[in-house]
Amino acid sequence: MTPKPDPRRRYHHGDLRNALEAAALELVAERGPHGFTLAEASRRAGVSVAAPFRHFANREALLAALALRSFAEQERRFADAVSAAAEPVAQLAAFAAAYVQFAIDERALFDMTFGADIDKASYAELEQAGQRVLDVILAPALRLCPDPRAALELVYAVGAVAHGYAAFLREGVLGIDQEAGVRAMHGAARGAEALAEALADGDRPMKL
Amino acid sequence: MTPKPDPRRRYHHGDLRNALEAAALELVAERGPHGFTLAEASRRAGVSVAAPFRHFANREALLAALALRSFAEQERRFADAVSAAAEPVAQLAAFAAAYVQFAIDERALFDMTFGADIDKASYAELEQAGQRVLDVILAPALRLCPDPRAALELVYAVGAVAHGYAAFLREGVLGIDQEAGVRAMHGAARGAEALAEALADGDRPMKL
DNA sequence: GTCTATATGTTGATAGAC
DNA sequence: GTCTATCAACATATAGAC
Repeated sequence: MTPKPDPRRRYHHGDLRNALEAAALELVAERGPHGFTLAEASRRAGVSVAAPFRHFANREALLAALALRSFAEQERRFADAVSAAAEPVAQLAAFAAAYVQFAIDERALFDMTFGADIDKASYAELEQAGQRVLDVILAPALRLCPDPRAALELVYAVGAVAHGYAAFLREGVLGIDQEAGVRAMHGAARGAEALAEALADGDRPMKL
Repeated sequence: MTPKPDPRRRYHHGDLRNALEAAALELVAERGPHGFTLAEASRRAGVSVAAPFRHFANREALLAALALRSFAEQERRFADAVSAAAEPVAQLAAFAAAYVQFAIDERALFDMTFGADIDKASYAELEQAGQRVLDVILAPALRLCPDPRAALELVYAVGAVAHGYAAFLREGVLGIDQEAGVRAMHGAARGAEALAEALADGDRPMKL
């Protein structure tokens, strides 16, 4: 399908920036969050090791771009999950399941936001993107806990169980087959439900 | 803290193996699970880069030794936590709190068992040590859920929330001050309680 | 925009002296 | 058991040609 790049005209890439990001993701998927190197990504994109510097200031800038992509994808997925359910408890459960599903479907992107030690402070857009993700989950929590602090605690609790399952899955603690993934998704959703019900405010008008 | 190595007699270390492990832990604590290099650890131990190979077959062997240490410490702490409570729900909550506390007190050791990508299959003792840790937590879960499969699912759920809080704490998601640690410990304990109660025997089993 | 070439640094690991 | 010396491999990044 893809013809081997003729070494005499490997330049003229068209969209090297994207090709580099794709190669970097590939690397992270294969070798973990620290398996990425500019040199190897360049090789896979079929360009010299100097080429990337026209598109990214440095190695970290490429990582930051990927992390941004990851947050955007998370926001999209979690918003979908939340809007697919009606009740706040179910919405939080759907988020937890979506979190695990994201870790399964897009392991490399998932790794970008956690394991990769990118200096978040240097990239304000990253913090903002992370905040937008948080806001998506905060909305249903606020319906359960009108007190903003309690709502945030609920989000952390639900997020913790979701992240825990995702991390276990990633590390193979639960097994490495597909069924382990399904179990983890259900476990996270069920755990989120239990936490939401236990931590919810007493005077919710809606019946749980 | 570390006694300054007298350059006149940097050799004759007495216990270089231990000194190297300590230096490696220091590195992991400072730079994360991938910040460890044999070269830098050697430097900090005050020996040449060739010296470690008398004590460890290679870089990974040193990492494995640390991971083993981590599991041993976890087993000790979790066993203490479990035996300090009487009721199974309280025991699981105590475990969750101890898990977060371990991540706080011994961040480097904590990192060894997760982020560090050490090939577990190559070190059978590691798998066994991990199993012993699991057994400690499985005991109270079995009192709540006589069915072994349900008990294991409960352990995973409780472990997930504990690990999630620990990971959030490590990443600074919850804030980086001491109080964030306390909040995380309480959150994990409370979450473990809620999960234990929700998943305990009488309730419907988790659907798979 | 991409290349070649290079500077400069790092690592893991080995050979052989003492 | 530790040293010195050395290796190959690999990294990030820059300069200047095309």
